[in-house]
Amino acid sequence: MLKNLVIVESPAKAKTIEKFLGSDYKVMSSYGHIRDLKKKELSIDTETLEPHYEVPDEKQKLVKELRQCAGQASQVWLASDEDREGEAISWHLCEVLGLDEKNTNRIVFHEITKPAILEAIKHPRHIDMNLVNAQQARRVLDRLVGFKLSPVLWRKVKPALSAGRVQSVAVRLIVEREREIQAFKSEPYYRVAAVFALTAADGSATEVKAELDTRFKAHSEVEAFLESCKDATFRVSSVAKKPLRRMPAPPFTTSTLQQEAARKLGFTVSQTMMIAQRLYESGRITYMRTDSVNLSTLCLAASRDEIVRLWGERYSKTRQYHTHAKGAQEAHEAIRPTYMDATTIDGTAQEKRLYDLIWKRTAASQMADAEIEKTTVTIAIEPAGGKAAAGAPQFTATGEVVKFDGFLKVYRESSDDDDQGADEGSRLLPPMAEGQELQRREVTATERFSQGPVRYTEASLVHKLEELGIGRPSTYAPTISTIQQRDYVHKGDHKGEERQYTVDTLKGKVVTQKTRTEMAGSDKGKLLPTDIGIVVNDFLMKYFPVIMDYNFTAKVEQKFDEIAEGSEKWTDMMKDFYRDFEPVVEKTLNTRSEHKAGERELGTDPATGKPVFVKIGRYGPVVQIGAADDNDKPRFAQLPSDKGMETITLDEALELFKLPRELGEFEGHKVTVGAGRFGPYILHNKKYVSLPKEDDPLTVTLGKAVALIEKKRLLEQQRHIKTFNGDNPIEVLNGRYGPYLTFGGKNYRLPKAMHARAADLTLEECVEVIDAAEQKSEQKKK
DNA sequence: CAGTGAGCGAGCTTCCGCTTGACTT
Repeated sequence: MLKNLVIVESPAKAKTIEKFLGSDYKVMSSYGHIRDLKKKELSIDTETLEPHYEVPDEKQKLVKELRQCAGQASQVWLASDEDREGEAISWHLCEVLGLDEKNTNRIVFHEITKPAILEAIKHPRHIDMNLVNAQQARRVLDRLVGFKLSPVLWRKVKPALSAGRVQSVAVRLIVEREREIQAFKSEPYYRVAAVFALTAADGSATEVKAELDTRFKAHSEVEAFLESCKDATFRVSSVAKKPLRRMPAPPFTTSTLQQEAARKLGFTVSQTMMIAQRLYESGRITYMRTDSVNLSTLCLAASRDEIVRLWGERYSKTRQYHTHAKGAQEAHEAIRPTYMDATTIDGTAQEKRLYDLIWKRTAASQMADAEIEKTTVTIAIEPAGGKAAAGAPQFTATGEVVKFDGFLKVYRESSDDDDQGADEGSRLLPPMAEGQELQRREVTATERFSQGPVRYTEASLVHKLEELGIGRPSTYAPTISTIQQRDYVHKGDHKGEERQYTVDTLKGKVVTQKTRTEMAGSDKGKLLPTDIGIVVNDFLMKYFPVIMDYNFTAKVEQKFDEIAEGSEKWTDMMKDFYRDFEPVVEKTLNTRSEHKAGERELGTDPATGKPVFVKIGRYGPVVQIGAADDNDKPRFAQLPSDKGMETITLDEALELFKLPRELGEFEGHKVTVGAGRFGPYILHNKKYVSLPKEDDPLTVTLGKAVALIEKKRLLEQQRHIKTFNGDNPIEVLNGRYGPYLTFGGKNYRLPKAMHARAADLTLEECVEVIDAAEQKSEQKKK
């Protein structure tokens, strides 16, 4: 007879708890929610706003098992998380399993330790229906927004698009950032740096770098300043030492882990989560989806022991952190190693690196402040035969000395823009005294340009969403991939532009000027909005500004809190919302407009006099000449990936219609030039030949095309070096990178040594190469 | 890395949050 059944959300958690509780308890997992709104329908009564739940197919088997065990148990303990979603999971379990109020207990614990769980069992309570209702409100609201808005987009923009409370705002952030960048006008300015020489106490010569505290706007100011430096005297006017304390960052939450793993290890958001999941399942770390920075007392003690053991008493400082994030639910702990005494672990290279990061961050959070001494030296410029005027520009040199490293011994948090100058401040200054004269070596004025806003990365977008209280730890990674899957946003490289800047240098008594070039504004792996993303965003902003408001989530969260406290009825909130929302949806669906969303007219086609415009077609952005109701059919051309709907010009659009172009005839078949998915090509007698980069498809001649066709034929002939016939023939072929083997639909590279005698290879040799390659890939799998 | 070059006009698409497998590229 089963005495006690405990149900938690995660199987890994179930396994741990079962160990603590002994043989009278069986612990099972619900694997998250067991019941939800129907997948394919709205599943909400639009009159009463009541939801219709169902157990999805993939959960049926599990529910059956749970029901069986619950039926046999004399006591059932519902131990899902203490937040809104957790309470709802418990309630759904009650409903679906038909649990009896009398012998069902709701319990919660904040850390997975034996005493905490035993304590929780001593204080069972009932299901908190207010909290459950707050979850139902959240669920129903999200479904209404998602399932009402998406069909509007199918009709007005393009099929299979989607909109939602979280994803649409995520896209908005990216679209608006891109527009800010477009609108930003970079202003030049001049930064002045100098090198001074001085003699140290021991007689050796050293140098000091210093920067001018004034930045010049005009080049004429630079010229005047450098001129004034020629005969000036440079004198130390003050030396100030200031102690600084630096505190460690709090332990990891999902969002901070994603950011640091991106910055320090180069992981994508979803990579981080997958690796963390494996570490969690193998018992290495605590739960990886959390917004809490709290550490258990167990971890505090273990960290302390470990830090004292490794670095001594002085490095330890026990700290408790508190979560301020908006909407944080604190059902879990921070992400930390399960056992702090495990400084390294077994596993893949990626698992080791992520674990190491988590270990160091956790340890650092329990370590002493770093103590730093910052020295600032100001250097006055005294004109020949005079004194420095008050308020005149002066040079400053800064140096830092770490007096006590504290937590810096293990961990330093990265920031998004520290690719340059990270070590700038950490250099040491030679001793200098007030009034000391320094020898000027070189003064350099470099032209710089003011920096515009920065594009989001996956991780910095997550950070922003968290700041706005939008989305939850379990949805950050899925949201990032949804907006990319829908083609609203893509991770890509933005080509920068070449830019010239001047460098003026004063050396001795001579000023020289040089012009240099650099690439400006290039960006790698950042999130860029697509045309579809921009059009959908503008459309939603126009018709549904309430949903797109950055504060929408915060406002509804406030309502959810009121429901959780019992001061507002959840169905009332839903009715209020739907009463305002539904008519807008209807109105938007029924407004017939002349133009499609995002349509933009570029001008008239000089050849036909018909209008030329861009719009979102069924398969993405297209240029169209002539309207559909015209006598002639309109002509279409897909927008190439390097052109945007907002920026393409009439001339660029007309270019697209110049292909395919007929060149003439060859061997009785037409020769045409077209543009395909992989660039321009020549088509002749159903055979395609790629056009090399140096040939322009708009000007290429028939002669050149024929030459390319013949070259391709020759290559084709030479491609087959040798064939070993059989049931599965092995072929030796000539490829772009030398000879290779093909067998059973797969290709195998030949060792370099065999290249020269590719034509003389025996069947045995080929089989050997294939077997060796197969074995290698087998090993890799393991 | 080993060669590529589409487009019917029916019926489908879609949300956010909990949580892991069991399926193939």
